[in-house]
Amino acid sequence: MKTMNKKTNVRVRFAPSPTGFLHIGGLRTALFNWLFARKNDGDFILRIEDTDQNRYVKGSVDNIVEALKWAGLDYDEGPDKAGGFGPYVQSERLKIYQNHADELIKKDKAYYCFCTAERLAELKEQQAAQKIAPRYDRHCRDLSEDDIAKRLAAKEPHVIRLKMPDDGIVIINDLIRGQVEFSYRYIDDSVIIKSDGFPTYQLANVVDDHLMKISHVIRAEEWLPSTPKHVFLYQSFGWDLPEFAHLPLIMSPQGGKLSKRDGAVSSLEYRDLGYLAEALINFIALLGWNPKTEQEVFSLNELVNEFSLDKVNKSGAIFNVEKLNYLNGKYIRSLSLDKLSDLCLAYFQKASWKNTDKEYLKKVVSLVQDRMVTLADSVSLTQFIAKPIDYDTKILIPKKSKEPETLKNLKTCRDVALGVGEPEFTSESLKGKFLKIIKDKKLKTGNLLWPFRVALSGATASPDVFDIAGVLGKSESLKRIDIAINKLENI
RNA sequence: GGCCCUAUCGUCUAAUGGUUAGGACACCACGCUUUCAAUGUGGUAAUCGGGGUUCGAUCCCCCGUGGGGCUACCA
Repeated sequence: MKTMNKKTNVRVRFAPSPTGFLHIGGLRTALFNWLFARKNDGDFILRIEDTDQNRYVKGSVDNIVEALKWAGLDYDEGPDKAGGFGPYVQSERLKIYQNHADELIKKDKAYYCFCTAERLAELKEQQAAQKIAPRYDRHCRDLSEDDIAKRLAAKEPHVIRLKMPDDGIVIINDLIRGQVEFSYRYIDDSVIIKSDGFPTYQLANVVDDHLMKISHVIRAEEWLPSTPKHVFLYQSFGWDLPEFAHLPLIMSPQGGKLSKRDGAVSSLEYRDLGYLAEALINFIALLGWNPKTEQEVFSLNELVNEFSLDKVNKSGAIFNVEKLNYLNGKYIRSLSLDKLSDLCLAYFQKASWKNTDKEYLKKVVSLVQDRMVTLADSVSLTQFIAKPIDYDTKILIPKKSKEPETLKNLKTCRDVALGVGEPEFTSESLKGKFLKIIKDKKLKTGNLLWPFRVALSGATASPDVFDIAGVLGKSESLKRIDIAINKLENI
């Protein structure tokens, strides 16, 4: 695979760390990067930032890859897709970071620090007591070369820290926020190489973005405060800066960054709950971005066509599941019965339905397509089909009717049902027969159909009663009518 | 505490130096209807506060306030 499709120099990346599942916030960041890449005929790269040994969670990478695949966000280069700038997993690039850290030391932009964890903790405590900003006191910033050489030779544990300027300002031109100014004097001498030899995010991210020729760094707003460090690194290496775009955060309904405490925030969990990738993508795209038109429903392709960073908002957006529910229902209603039934099959199997024959499931699903919010609803809304639900006898009687009339009407229902042959026991023909009886006998529609519905569904709210009867079939329908009659007679 | 970002209906958002401040979700009402949905129509609901600039600020500036992020040998 050479660079056959490459038409521009736009290269963006999604760089998650494998510390768990891909959450909604990460998916949104990935989406915006992907949209930007596709819109501009650029490359979208997946890079795994596993520089923290302690937080590594096994299976994370698989989860991330699977979630991106489900969402339809394909990447051009990544851990499992070579592209000439690999490897795409940071733990496989350790030597690169170490060399770059050495270069910074030679250039006097970084220094060895031998401070112990204990001293650092103590320092932090003192600073907290004095109510001053917690930061490194630069204790090792000016050690003599002899001293350093000696301690290094003695294999004394150490880290490498950034030698940040004492003063001056950095101006960041953010594509979403405009100019943002920071004073160097407030910025800490961050660790860039840990004592275990691994780099921190600050170093690895910048080095890789440069080496992988990333043109636009599109990431969440939480990274804005550390951008001055990144700028300092680019400048120290003598590299050109990429463009920066800091996305607004997605927040929980309680306020604050969306977190695990807010229920399902794993992207794949939404899939399992029965949300369609198209709906989820559509929804999160609208969280922080909008096309400046009144269009609300977008396919992935339409999003690509409409997307641009200058239409991205600056303020955070609350993740409100109600609108997602609305969109998901809308997408479900737009699906063909055939396709929808295929998608629902797994849910019926999981619920151990006896009959999962495709044609049968299509009939069952058709009953509830208009009321489904998630795919899982196909099962929960049709429980009563699989097995009769016990109900309070009283609900058989319509509000404007009495017990004797209801009993009489149920018997009428039975007679009508009995008179329909097995093969023509369909929603359509039943409807014709029932409406005719109602007309002939001058019955009140509701008073006949209400108990019929309750008898078949066990509930006062249900899909169309004739559709239910059609799915249930003649014998099961009659069985349920008899149960209802029996209940009323023994009230 | 320090640094930074941010501010239009409950929520997601549109718009403008002069507008009846628009749309969507949610909510309410009505229509359709055998119920519930779906669907259609209508409705309730917002420019955080105080100063400026201006003939006029929701819009521009400043100060507050609210919300959020960062402040690790986490990313």
